[in-house]
Amino acid sequence: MSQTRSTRDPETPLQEAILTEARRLLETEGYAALSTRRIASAVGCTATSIYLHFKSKDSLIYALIDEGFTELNRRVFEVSRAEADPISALHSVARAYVDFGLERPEYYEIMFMLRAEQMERYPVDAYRRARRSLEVFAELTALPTREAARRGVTVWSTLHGLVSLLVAQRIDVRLDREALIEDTIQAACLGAFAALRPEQDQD
Amino acid sequence: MSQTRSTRDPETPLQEAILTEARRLLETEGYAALSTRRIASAVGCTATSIYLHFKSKDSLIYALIDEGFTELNRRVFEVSRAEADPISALHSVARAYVDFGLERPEYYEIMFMLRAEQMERYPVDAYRRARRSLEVFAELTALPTREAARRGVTVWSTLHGLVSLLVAQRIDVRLDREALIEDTIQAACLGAFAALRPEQDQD
DNA sequence: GATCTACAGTTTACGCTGTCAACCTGGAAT
DNA sequence: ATTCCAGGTTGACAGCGTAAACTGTAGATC
Repeated sequence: MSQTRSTRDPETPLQEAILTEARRLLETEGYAALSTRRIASAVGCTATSIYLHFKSKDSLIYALIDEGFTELNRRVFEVSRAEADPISALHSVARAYVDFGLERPEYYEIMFMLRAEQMERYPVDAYRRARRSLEVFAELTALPTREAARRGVTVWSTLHGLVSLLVAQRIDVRLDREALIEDTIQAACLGAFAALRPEQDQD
Repeated sequence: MSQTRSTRDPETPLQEAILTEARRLLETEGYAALSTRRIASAVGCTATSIYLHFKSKDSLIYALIDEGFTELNRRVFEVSRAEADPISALHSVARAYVDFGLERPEYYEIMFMLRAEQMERYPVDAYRRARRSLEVFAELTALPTREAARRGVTVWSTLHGLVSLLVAQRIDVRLDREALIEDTIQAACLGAFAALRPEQDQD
């Protein structure tokens, strides 16, 4: 189906216009402002016409999520290729991840902060492919595969925690923001290579 | 005003009933299912009657958020008092935090995962008071005040990242969940006491 | 005892939301 | 020339938060 489209699909002019306006609304007014009627009135069609091009409002949002992942992946792979040793590579990748989240909070929100009820129809393996860059965290730990996967998620958790708390404005504004970010990235990198369990890795 | 109430306020029977039903709906069907009309029909009044007891739907949710913080605080302070040395205390507190999030995901969602537009009328200092237990992370680091505050947030970020990704079902189900949780808590504790910056702490 | 007042609830309504069913319309294929 | 159909429209449904106006009733005041 063309509903959960990648950005490469052929597009009718109206479909393109709907997507463009949805993107604009997301970026300027946020996810909460995204409504089929607002999009429709901006592009000059009726709300129901959107359903000729997208299966549902959700699948329209999935298209935006795909776009977000395309950019996140681009940023992450760019810096991960540029660095030779794994420690500074992880640091750069972490920085790229955090910067993406803070520079594009509305994309970050729909990609990582929406609850699962709304996400359930997003095909699981498409999602896995889309977020390919998150596996870089695991790859850089230089651990055996299974532990690496877990350790990658631990690193990701730290960065996601930071970004999502900042995006949701849950962090005391009196803190030095840049210092907090740098500290947290350091902690994430530290955790990536440390021995977390006493010798034996029961796995 | 009694809108952003604490659980100790005197309550009319209807107010009590509204709150009870809201709690029930939140716990059984989640935040998305919370609607004034559903609450009203369950307690046998009209939707507009709710506004005689709560300033808005948001302030009703704030009452539930308060309840969530009351429980989180209780759990955290309980275990933080029980442990003598700071390292195992931090570990226990981290565990308590994660357990709370996973056992009460719907509370966790409204407390920490809602975007700020909906939260803006929540009084800032009431919120600070409510989440008092989060400062335990900072206190246990045994760092000078300002660095401690940042470090506390870093620890919190790691735990929040883990919980929110689990709650939002963003983590590959093939991973060993319990091992992931233990690893991440270990990493958070490690980061709490580590020297993250080369000697000088520019602050 | 009659009247005024305050409260607690209701009815009605407004403007939103996503989405479905039915209808229309212009152009290509038969 | 007729049929078919993709791509649009209109109208509707069921839901949402909430504001305004109304109603009934209990208590205090004259």
